[in-house]
Amino acid sequence: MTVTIKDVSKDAKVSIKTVSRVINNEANVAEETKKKVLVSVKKLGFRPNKSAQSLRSKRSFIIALLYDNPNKSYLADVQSGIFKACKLTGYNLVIQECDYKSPDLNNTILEFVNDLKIDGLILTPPLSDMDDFLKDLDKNKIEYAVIAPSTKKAESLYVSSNDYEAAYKLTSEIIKHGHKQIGFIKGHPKHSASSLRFNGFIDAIVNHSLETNDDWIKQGNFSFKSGFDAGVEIFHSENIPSAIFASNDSMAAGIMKSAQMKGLKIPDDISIAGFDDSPIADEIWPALTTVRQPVEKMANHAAKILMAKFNGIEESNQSKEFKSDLILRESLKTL
Amino acid sequence: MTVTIKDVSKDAKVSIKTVSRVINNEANVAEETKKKVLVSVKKLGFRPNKSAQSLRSKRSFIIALLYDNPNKSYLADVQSGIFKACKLTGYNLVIQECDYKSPDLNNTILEFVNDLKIDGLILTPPLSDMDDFLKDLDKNKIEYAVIAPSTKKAESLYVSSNDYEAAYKLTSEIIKHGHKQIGFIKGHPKHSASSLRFNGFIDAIVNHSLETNDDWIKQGNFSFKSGFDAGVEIFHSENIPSAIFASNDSMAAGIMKSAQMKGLKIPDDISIAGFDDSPIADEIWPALTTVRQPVEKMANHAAKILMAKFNGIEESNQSKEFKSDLILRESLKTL
DNA sequence: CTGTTAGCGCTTTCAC
DNA sequence: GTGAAAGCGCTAACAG
Repeated sequence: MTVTIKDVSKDAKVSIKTVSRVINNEANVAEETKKKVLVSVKKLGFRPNKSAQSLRSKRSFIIALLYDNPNKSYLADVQSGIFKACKLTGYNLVIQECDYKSPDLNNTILEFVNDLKIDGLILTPPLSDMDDFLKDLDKNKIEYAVIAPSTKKAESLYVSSNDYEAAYKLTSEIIKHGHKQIGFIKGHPKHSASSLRFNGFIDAIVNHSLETNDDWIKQGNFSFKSGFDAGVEIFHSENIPSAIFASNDSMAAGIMKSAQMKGLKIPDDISIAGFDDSPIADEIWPALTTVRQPVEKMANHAAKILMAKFNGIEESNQSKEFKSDLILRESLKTL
Repeated sequence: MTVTIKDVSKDAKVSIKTVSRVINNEANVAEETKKKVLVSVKKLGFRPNKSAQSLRSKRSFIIALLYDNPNKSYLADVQSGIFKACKLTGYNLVIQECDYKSPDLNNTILEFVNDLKIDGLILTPPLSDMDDFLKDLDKNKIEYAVIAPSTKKAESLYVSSNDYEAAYKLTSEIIKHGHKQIGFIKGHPKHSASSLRFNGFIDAIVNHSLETNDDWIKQGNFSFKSGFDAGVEIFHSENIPSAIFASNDSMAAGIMKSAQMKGLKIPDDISIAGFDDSPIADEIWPALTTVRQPVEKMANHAAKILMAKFNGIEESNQSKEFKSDLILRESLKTL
C-alpha cells in the first residue's frame, strides 16, 4: 500500500540506511549506488514519511510565521514571500497569530514549537522587538529570523528596510517640489519604524535649512482615523502647511478625507505623501505619493536565510537591509 | 528530559495504554483512573509527541488553508477565522498557495496532504468550484470544507453568503434613494459570486419596473483598473446613469477615480456603490456604500464543521449560508 | 563507502 | 475496565 524505505532498499538491493542517506543528501554514498536508489525511489513513488522522520530526528521541515494583528496587506505580502521560499526547499508553513501583550505568549510559543517540532520561526513587528521573548527563544535553542527589528543584532538573522533613508529621501523630494512648510504625522509609538521615519523627516528638514512647526506635527497610530483626526486639527487653524507627510498610507488617506471635507483640493491646495504603497495608495484619488518597501522580497529572504541556517549552509549574504523605492503620484504637486 | 507517556504511566501506576486512552478521551476508563492519570500528566507537564501520534495514527491535528491569489484583505479575514477555530481545538494551521490553473494542482495537493497527514482542507474560491479537484479529494478520502462554492452540494461541507439577496437588496436600496438609471460593473467571469451579484441586480431592476441600459453594464474583473476603464467608457457618453453599482469595492474605487477625473462630483453628480466592505471602502472619500459579508465568521464556521466532522461530531448546524449587511455611506445620495 | 541494530513515543491489536 | 506486546517508518550510533 504505502511505499516505505524498506521497499526501496529491497528494490535497489541496498540497506535501508543507504536509502536514508540518499534521501537526506548525506555524504558517503557512491554515485553509482545513489543513482540506483533514486531510480527505485522514482519507480516506486516513494515519499519519506514525515512523521517518522520527525519522530526520529526531531525536526519537522515546518517553519512558522508569527504575527500579531498586522496590516492585512502587509501580512499577505510577508506570507507570500515566506511561502515561496518554502516551496523551493520543500518546507511547509504554519501560521500562528499571537497576542504580543499576552503574559503567556512565551509559553504558548515554546509549546507550539516543541509540539510540532517547528524548525524555525519568522517574526514580524512588533514581535521582532520583544527582547524578552527573543531571549527565551535563544535559551531554548529555537532558530528564528526577524523582520524589521529596531535594533539589528549581528548575531541574529534579520531583514530590515531603510525607513530612515526612505523618509529622508521622500522629505527631500517634497522639498525639491518647492514645499517649505511641511507637516508630519507620526506612526504608532510602539512601532520601531515610527521613530525612524520621523527622524528621516526631521533630518531632511534641518539639512535643507527649513523649519518645522509643532502645530503641523501630530501623533498618529497608523490608523485611518488617527490620520483623519490629525488632519482635522491641522486644517482647523488658518496657518496650514503646503504639504503633509504621513507615516503610512492609511493615515495619509485620513488626511486626504479631512482635507477634502474642508473643501481643500489635493494637490492644488495641499500636497499629501504617505508610506508603504499599500493597495489604497493607488486606488484613491488623487493617487498617493509614497514609499514602497519590498516586503515580499524581505520576507522571502528572511525565510531563505533561516532555512539555510538550520541546514548548515552559512551563506555570505545573511541578514540584510532592503532599499525602498519612492513612488511619485498625483498627490504631490510642484509649487 | 522530555516527558513521555511511559513516565506518566509509571507515575500514575497504570499501563501506557490507559494513559493513551485518557489523553485521547477514549471510553472505557474508570473516572478514578482517569483522574489519577490527569494528575500525573499535569504534575509532569506531559505533552503528547505529535510526531509519534501522527506516525501511528496517521493524523496530524493539522488542517490546511488552500487559496489561489485572493484579495489580500479577504485572505487575512479567512485566515483569521480559521486560525481562531484551530486555537479552540488545539489544531494547527498550514497554509498552501495554489495555482488553480496548474496541471499538477491535484497531485501537488494530494502529496502535500499525504506527506503531512493533513486532517482536512479549507478551500477558497476559485478552488471551491473546481469539481475535478474536489472529486479527486473525495476519491482519496480527504476531508474538506469549501467557502463560497457556486453550487452547494448537500453531501459536502460548505459555507456561503447570500450574494444574490445582498445585491438585490443593495439595488433596491439604490432605487429607494430615487435612482432610476443605474449602471452595473460585473466581476470576474470565473468567479461564481459575479453572476450571483449580477442576477440580484437585474432582478431588482426588473421587479421595480425599471430598465437597464447596455451602455451602463460593463464587464470588469474585480480589479481597480477594470473599474476605472469601465467608468471611463460610461462617462465618455453624454447619457450617464445617476448611480453605478460595482461588483466589488476596488472596481467602485476605480469608477470613483474616473468620475472625479471627469469633474463629476460624488455623490452629487453620480452615486456609487460597491461590494465587500474592504478596507478601502471606508478610507476613500466619499466613503463607499457597500455590502459587508461576515468573511471571518464564515471561515471560522467552515473550520469548525470540518474539525467536528473528522472528530466524529455530526453537528446539526452544518453547512450554512451567512447573511450580509448593507453598509450605507456617503457615496450614495437620495435624488 | 555500506550495513546492522536499536529505538524515537505513541497507538493498535488482542488478551484478560 | 485494563494491560502486554508489536510495530508505525525512519535515523542515530556504531561497526566494518
